[in-house]
Amino acid sequence: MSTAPSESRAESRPYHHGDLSRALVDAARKILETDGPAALSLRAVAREAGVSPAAPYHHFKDKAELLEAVAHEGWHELDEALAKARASADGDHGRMSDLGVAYVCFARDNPALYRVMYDRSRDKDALPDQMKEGGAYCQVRDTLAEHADNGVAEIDLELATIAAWCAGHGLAEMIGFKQFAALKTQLGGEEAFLRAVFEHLGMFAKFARD
Amino acid sequence: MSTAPSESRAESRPYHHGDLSRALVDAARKILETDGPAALSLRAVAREAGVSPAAPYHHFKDKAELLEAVAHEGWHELDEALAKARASADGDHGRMSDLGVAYVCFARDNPALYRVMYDRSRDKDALPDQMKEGGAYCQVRDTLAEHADNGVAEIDLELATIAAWCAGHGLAEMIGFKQFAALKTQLGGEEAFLRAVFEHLGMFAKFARD
DNA sequence: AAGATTATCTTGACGGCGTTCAGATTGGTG
DNA sequence: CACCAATCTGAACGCCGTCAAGATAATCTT
Repeated sequence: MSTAPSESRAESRPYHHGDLSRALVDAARKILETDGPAALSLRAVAREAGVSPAAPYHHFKDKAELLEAVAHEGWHELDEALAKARASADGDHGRMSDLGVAYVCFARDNPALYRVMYDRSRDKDALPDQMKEGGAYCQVRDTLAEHADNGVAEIDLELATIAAWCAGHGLAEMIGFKQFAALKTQLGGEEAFLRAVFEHLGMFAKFARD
Repeated sequence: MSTAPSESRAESRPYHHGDLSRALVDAARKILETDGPAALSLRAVAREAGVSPAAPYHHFKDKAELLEAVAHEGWHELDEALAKARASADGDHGRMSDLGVAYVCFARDNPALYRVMYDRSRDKDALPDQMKEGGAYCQVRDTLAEHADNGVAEIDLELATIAAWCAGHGLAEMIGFKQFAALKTQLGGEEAFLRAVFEHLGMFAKFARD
């Protein structure tokens, strides 16, 4: 009576609610953006989606599985951000540092989402599955390969990709630290700071090689 | 009566329990090692220490403050590990990679503790205070300075230290990932893998510089 | 030495959490 | 239309962080 169930809801609308899984993921992301990871309880997500606390259990085995879905979306969007950065690189054939900057900026702009993404990875002791297809990891490797066009050993490419990924992730987690504020302004902004750090990785690598 | 309060307990033994703050931190670390970060509840810590759930509140303002104390200890031990690695470097005057390996190995051997350490840092958006005195951060910077003995700009040293720290942290968080297992055995062990990744940072840095 | 003071710890309670289960409701199928 | 399976609700369990009130014990004052 009072509730009109014939709301034109996208396409599938499989049952009562109309794609509740989708709504739950959206609600989770909204809470993440608004109130941060600490406020992301399963009950709060259900509340935000307008269902009872037990409803999510018909779509996700537990809280971890919902977060997994959120993280999956995050990785997908990171892939897109990197692809865009690679396509519109301001250099000749896609500067490596543009990828790094895009990666860190994604983490800076979506801190809570990025945290969920990595927390899930750590709990599984594994990189996300996407990386084995055409995901972010492969994009980094391919860009590295483009630069070193005159033949690089497979293993060197793999190790360099891992190295780049570690540097990017490390910087992504620390970009917001207060201690770097002075250095950022001194270098003329956050992006300049990022590029500078990436470029100074070589100094460490050189000394690590003795 | 039944409880003998005159147990010779170290030195201070200020009140009823005898340095409960200390016992709480120890209990927290024991739980961390045994059952991981997910099991680290304030009530469990109190249980482990043999006191009521409310007792910790007379020594720590809340759970976060207890974790802060645990993290503080962790940073201190990391400092010591790095200092030891720096002192007993197998190279001429302290190889840079020995520091990196020591850092990552500390994280690998104390995964739960390392996670608490960094989670606390992220919540404060700041590196731990120790780093400003003679802590791990300064050790990395000093070692870098030793290698580049013929005068390096202050800012380059700072940026290289940050770069090294990011790489170390990134690798520390990923060292356990399953995807790297094959590569590790192929390179002859985990330590060789670590050194190889560190050395390949230069490849990324070179391309980042264009 | 005795009383007052202060720090420490316990008990009990509150609301929120993740999760489960029995039962109500509803969409799809024969 | 009757049935079935999928979906959702309501209530409950045990755990959590935290707080307030009271008991207990060490320290301080005199």
